[in-house]
Amino acid sequence: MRVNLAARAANAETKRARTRARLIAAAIEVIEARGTAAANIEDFVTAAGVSRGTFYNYFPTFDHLIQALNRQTSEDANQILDPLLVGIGDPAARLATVIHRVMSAFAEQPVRAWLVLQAEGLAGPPQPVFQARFDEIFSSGVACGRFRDVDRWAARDLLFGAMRMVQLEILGRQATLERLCHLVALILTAFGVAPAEAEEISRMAALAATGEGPERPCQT
Amino acid sequence: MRVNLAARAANAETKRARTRARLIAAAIEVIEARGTAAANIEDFVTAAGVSRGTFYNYFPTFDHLIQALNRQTSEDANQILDPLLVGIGDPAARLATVIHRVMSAFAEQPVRAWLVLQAEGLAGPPQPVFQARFDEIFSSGVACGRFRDVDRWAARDLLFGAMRMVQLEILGRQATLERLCHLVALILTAFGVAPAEAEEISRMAALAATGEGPERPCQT
Amino acid sequence: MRVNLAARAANAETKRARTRARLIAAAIEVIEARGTAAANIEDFVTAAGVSRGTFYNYFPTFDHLIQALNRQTSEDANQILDPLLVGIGDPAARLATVIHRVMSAFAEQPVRAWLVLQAEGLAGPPQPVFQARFDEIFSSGVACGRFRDVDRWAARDLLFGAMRMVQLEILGRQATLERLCHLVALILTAFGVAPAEAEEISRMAALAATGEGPERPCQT
Amino acid sequence: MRVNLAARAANAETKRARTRARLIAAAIEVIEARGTAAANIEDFVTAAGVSRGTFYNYFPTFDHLIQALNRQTSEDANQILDPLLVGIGDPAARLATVIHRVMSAFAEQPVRAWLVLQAEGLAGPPQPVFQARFDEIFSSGVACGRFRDVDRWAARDLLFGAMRMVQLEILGRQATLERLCHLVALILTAFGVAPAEAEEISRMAALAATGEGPERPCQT
DNA sequence: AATGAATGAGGCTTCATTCAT
DNA sequence: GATGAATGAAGCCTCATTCAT
Repeated sequence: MRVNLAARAANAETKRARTRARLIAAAIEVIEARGTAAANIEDFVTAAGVSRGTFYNYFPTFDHLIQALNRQTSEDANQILDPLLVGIGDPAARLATVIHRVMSAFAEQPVRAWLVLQAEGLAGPPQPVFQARFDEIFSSGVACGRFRDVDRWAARDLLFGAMRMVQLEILGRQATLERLCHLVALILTAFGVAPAEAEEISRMAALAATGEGPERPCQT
Repeated sequence: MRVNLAARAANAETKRARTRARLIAAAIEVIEARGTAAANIEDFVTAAGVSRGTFYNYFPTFDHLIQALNRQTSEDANQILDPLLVGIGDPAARLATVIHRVMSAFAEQPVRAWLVLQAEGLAGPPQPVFQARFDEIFSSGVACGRFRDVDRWAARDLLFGAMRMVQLEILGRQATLERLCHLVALILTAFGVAPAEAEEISRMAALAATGEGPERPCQT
Repeated sequence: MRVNLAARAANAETKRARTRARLIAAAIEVIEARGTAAANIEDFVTAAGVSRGTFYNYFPTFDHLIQALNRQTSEDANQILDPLLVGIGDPAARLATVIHRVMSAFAEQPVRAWLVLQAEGLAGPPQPVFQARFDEIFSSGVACGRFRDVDRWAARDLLFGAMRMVQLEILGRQATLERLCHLVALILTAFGVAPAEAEEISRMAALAATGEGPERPCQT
Repeated sequence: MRVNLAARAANAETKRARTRARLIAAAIEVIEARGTAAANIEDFVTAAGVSRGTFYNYFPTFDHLIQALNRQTSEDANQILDPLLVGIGDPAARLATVIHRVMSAFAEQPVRAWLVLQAEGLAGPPQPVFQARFDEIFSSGVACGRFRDVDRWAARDLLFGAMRMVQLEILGRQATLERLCHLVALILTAFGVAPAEAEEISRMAALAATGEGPERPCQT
């Protein structure tokens, strides 16, 4: 009986965590699928398959969900970057590949701008997990002389700002791969890569990231 | 009697323009004084001293006011650029000055960053005024060999994306002048200016734009 | 505990149905008591004793309530037809009785005429219940040679058009039983009944439907 | 000078009448073109090319316009019937031709149902000018033994009700000439014409009314 | 007479949150 | 813990009517 109690408690804990995760995942899905205008509790709980009341067992207010969303989306975005870098040594190529890959598969970003605005009046600051990720690529690039040792925040603004513009253009059906290649090359140039080489790397990375080139290393 | 008709029409038009301006000014005041949470029609019309119905004589929906606000603040910001650029011939310096001035205007009035993001979901480009100005400066830079002849769309994405990121950081109170200087230098570098010179130009432009340096030309 | 779940669900459903019925009943009462000018959500929820928000838990828009009202009153009127038709075999007499009864129901509650016209602009046929009943009576009449085998659409237009005119006249307080008797006779004539017999049948049906004649069968 | 004053007064009077007529015509046009949902003063005065304030110089309230509309639409509808009857002797053919003609060109009726509802709470009764028109055809038909001497109100309800149903079906794209022919035949049958002949007359009238048959008399 | 800016009552709808079961 | 009906404050928008010019 003792054991049962402990097991039951653990079980309950697991279930709680799962429901909570379901709510967060549902919120992200709803916003990405139908835009921030659909960001309301009704749609979230429907998508999560729980009742309205249950929501408040996990998040005392709507704003608490926003904060959790903030954390979750940052972590999710970070996760998908790992496999891409396997087998790519040149930091410039690593960065270009990541950008192209993110651009071609990562439509999640609009949520984040909205989250920033929502979280504006809230307590905790948005969590920049991307900073660490790109710092790492930068650092290795700087270490081997591939990149100039520029300010990390400025670099991040340049990169994510450009990415955001492309996302908006994707939504407006105005984005082309050609344009994206030029843009990535511009970024690499800003970081110290010679213009011609930057264009070349960007083109190769585009092929690799969209799965059409032979350069892509084996992945699971 | 004939004259009266024309005079009356002109009078009415003047009155219309004044009321419209009052509404826009009131909206900006309210948002800046009490935050974006107070951005509702009720508070705007109260601040403007007109009735609720009057609002709809000037803006068919709330979003139309947002667009008007966006246009107004863009134009206001654009107005102050001209005197600033007097005496600056180098396109790189001109561009840097423009970016710094616009960004510091946003930093002074965070509501503008909010407006840009609000207008994002609406039709039309977010800041057509700046886009035209940028195109002009960039073209002259290319013509005199100051900038590389890169794809215009990519160039715009790089610039406006970076500016948007700074706007978001302004909302999050994370923007600093130091960081902005580095960012502008990165952009200039991407466009073909040598890194060291880009940093120097950016710094001078920051001083000029924020009114602290001796380089600033005479203003009224 | 398991049982509780089912019981609770049933309980909730019962409660939902009751509140919905309360809202519909309240709407009818309000309109009949204070006229169509009082047909607004505020007055309905007040009369129903629920909050404004509750209304929208049951009807997504005002028009949905109108449709529900329309259906409800149609079904109510339809309900009382069955006992009235007991013992009437002649399809011509059955049809005449139905028309007279429905019309007198509208005369008793003018709001129903208003509802039909409100629902006119909405999707779906105005009175599907009656249409089905008419089709059934008409078909049996054709089968036994009582009615000519005319185009069903034309027959429906003739009948429902005439009924609608009477509804409009009810609104204008110009409808009389005399006139209605003639109209029903005209319809029967169009369907193949001899004029003199049609008048006779219509008169008998009017008596039966308005409860003044000895022909009316026993009711609970 | 005396004469001038009188002429000027007459002139003003004429102008007044013209403006008033313009407002009424504009109201009808707007409602017919965009439905009763667009029935508001703003749209009326815009269509009439006058100012809001002018409206109130001619109609003290909105309801006064409704009454004027009621009168005007009745008269207009009556006007267009005259030329159609020239050269047609048989009352049954006259009636059938009128119905077919009205059905194929007369989309004005929806306004009238709305007018009845609007005028519901007003003083004056709606003016049935159609009554006289159809009484005339009926009377001649009855006089020559073509029609049975049925109640005029019932006849009118049958006719205009059926017409209204067809109009609704026209709006719903469900109306066909075939169906309309059957319907007109039903009406004639109700009025005493033998079924087979009624069908024949209806078919001929349809051809005449839609301008495709040789039976149509010369018209301007 | 004509104008059109201003009015404000009146209506519809949303949605985060509460609470009895 | 879960449920979902109920809540009501808050917001947007319409439009007949008034009135100073």
